[in-house]
Amino acid sequence: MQIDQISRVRNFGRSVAVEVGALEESFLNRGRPLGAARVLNAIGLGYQNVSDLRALLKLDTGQLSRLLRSLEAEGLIETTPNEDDRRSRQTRLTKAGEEEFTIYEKLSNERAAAILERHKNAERLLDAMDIVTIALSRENIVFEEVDYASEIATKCLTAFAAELSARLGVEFDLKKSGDPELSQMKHPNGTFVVARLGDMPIGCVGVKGRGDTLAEIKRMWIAPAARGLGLAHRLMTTAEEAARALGIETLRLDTNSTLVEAVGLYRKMGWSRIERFNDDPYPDLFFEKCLRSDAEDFARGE
Amino acid sequence: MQIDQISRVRNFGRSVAVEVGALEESFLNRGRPLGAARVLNAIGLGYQNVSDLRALLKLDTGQLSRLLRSLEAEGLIETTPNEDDRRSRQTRLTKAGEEEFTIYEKLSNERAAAILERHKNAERLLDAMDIVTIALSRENIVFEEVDYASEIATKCLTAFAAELSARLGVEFDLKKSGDPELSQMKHPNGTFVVARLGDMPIGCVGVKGRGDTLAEIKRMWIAPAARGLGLAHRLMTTAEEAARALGIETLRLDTNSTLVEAVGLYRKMGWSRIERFNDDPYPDLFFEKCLRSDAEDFARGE
DNA sequence: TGCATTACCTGACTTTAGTCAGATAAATTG
DNA sequence: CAATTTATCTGACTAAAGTCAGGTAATGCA
Repeated sequence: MQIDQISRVRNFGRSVAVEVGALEESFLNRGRPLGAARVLNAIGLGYQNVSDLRALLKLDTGQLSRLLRSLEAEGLIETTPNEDDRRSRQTRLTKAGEEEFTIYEKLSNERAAAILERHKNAERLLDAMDIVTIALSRENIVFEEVDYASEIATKCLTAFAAELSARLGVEFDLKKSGDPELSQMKHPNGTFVVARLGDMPIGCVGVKGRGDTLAEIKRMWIAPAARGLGLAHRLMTTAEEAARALGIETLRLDTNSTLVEAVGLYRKMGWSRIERFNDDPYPDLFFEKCLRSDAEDFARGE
Repeated sequence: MQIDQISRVRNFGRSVAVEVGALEESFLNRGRPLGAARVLNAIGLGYQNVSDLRALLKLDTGQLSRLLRSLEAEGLIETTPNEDDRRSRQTRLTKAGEEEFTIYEKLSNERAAAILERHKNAERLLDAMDIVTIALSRENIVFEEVDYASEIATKCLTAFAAELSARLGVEFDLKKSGDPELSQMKHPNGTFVVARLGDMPIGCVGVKGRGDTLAEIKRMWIAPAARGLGLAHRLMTTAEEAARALGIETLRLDTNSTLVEAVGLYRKMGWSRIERFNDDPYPDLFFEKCLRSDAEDFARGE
């Protein structure tokens, strides 16, 4: 590791530490210790089980308990035993708590907006931030099946279409490119897998089936900021496993030779090139993979 | 400001806050409160005046004094009155202090290295970090005259040459391109100005003179990560002021039309295009600016 | 059913962090 | 040279953070 690279990371750390500190300071101005503010914030963000809060904020049981008591005394939260297990407890913001939470959110948003306002071409800064965000917390990326019409799926698909349009130099229309009846990417016919970091879309892939043992991989996309981390491999693996669970034995896909990263991945994961199997205008390369063979053993590598 | 952009900044903030916290936690494991560790670190980095320490760490005088006392009691630092002004005091690491400082440095470096090791193509991540670093702390960028042969100048010139080579598609040789006798970019003939963030090179520009009222601008460069922030304008302004202070009345420069950003800047800052005034192989555009005219008033805009 | 475990709470504590009003000694100013 | 300012220190605080040993009620298990 070059000394120079390390100093770049450390310079980075210093500069963001200042920002983090400034945000915390702004939180302090509401007359409440930082610990309590953090707890209130976490509850507002949906961490309502006391044990979840403890895990998230890494607090001692005694300390968290006292912070909850102080927020209760302020009338900002209410605590009730959990229905399922009456030993554990849930917290909920009161109306006053909601308001206070909103103020903290506003402070956070204002700080973020202030950073952006200082920059004419914020898009460049935001892209850089995305790269760092994803790199630093990539172990928190989750791969999961979601509804093809869900919000996160739509975000992915929109970005996918925009990028494909730019790459192919034409307006790419999801509808035109054999856009599936929604049901074909839903259980039991098929599925749709996204990778996300919190609510940030990282990538997606669809398995489009018709209820038999043959299905098609569609809409494979990784966010530009997330490339080079080997996520496409994990995404595809998730999709293949989901397909197998649906009883699918053969997967096919079409792609375009301009998507060089994708084509390279398919080959590496044990897909074999086959003859054109549709007459869509965009694709010019076609692959197949048998889920029952040992073929995917080869792909474990990456 | 789009909600989506703000949430990108906030996601970024969350992910780096985790890293910052982890680093601080690693510091805590040396059995010393974070405040004392920070002070020790700052002293090791060269902040040896008590007043500098106080300004840097934003500590109350009483608190800093106590932290210094505790480090002294540990035998890690020594404090002596300042020679010039015996009211103020200077601290210095003892041998034991040096060792302890080194351990903290090692911890910091290890954390940074750990981040990099997780990434195959770290250069992309580092570039992103640089963009963020510079954007977040751009008010700390200093513009100053340095020796043309200093370390920071050399860093800038190396990067400049590498980039020009890539842009022009040929090996760019600083020596060939009318490289000045060193004395021509030194007082009293000329000067060399760099922009830096700490020890990170951000940009440079040289004023190459021969002792009369005519001089030439050379080696104008802004680090890729620092572009789009209007720094070139400030760099050029600094250079022009330095030139004026040297008694120079007319500045000339040559450039290449592939450097579109630079050419745009010169025009905006009131430079006028003139005839070729040398036969160097690289440049194909030539500009001049009179420092005595009101021309530069125009340039205040940006 | 009784004993262990779990999830949380309380009380009693220590350690850090942070504040503020003098005190002291050196430098500056009129 | 006396008065003021400056840079730092000390003592006496308060507040916040963090630790730990019980205690209580709900749950799980033999």
